[in-house]
Amino acid sequence: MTLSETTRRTREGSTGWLIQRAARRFEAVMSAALAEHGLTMLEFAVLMRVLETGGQTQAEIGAVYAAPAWKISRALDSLQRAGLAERRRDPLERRVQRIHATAQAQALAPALQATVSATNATALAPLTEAERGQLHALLTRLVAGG
Amino acid sequence: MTLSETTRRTREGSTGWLIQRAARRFEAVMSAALAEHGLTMLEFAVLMRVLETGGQTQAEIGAVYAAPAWKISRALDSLQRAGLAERRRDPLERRVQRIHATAQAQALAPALQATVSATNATALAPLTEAERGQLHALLTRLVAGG
DNA sequence: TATTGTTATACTCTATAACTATA
DNA sequence: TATAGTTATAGAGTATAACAATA
Repeated sequence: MTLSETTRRTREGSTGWLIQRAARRFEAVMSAALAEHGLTMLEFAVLMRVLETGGQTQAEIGAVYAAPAWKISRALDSLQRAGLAERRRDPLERRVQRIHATAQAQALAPALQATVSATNATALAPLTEAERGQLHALLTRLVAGG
Repeated sequence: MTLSETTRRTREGSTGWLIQRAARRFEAVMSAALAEHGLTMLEFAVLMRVLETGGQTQAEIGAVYAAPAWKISRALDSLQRAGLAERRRDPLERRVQRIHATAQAQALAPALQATVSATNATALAPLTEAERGQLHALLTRLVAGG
């Protein structure tokens, strides 16, 4: 076995575990950062989605994050309690609830985005700007393709 | 804001989530593959470690994977039941147990590694060989540096 | 009868700490 | 008293499915 082959085999056996370690670390710091705003990562993701595209149904939002319906329910309960989102029954199809962000959510958005951006920057700090771009591109292809 | 700036900011806001998605997907396929051999991911990792470096204490093994002592205990219970690892009391320091792989484990190792290698290859299939190397290098630096 | 969303239940994971044996 | 490892217990997180309302 050549050296490069050995390198390749070793790598194949551990890249997945590296992804996991990176993910766990990211989750820890991002959860902590968002907790200061009283949000979980899912709640933040849902809120951003709602700010960007209001009027979606809960099923539609859940599909984006591959989250089960009850998690979206719970996340929205929390966001609603915090005055950040509201559910409005669709008058034509009264089974669905269409979700909208409140003015309070729009006021909070910049601060949230700043927090997330700063946390992300910290988490990715070991890499140069060019490398961050590479990593993002590689992960995008990996996730999209699998 | 320039286009590249917009790209950068969007990216910063989502690379971490991409890592998480990739990690979750990897965990799902790898867990399923190892389950066919009756192993969890931690059990497999511990077993590989023990095959490579026998005679370590449980605390030492736990440190490698940032796993709490009781998880190593449980993993070793399972490996021992399967006849793959054994605990031997250190005669000079009878509090510690030094872990060794059995002959059965050594016989099983090639098949396990083949499974993991194949699963990894499948999981990373959307990327070219060169890209896989890049991803591995980037993640290594990311995990080591943070 | 099927679908949207909610609630309840049971199950798995994890963390914490109590515990045993040894030093 | 401190350490290596184990076991027990409680809490969080998750999945499953029962449920209500609407179609």
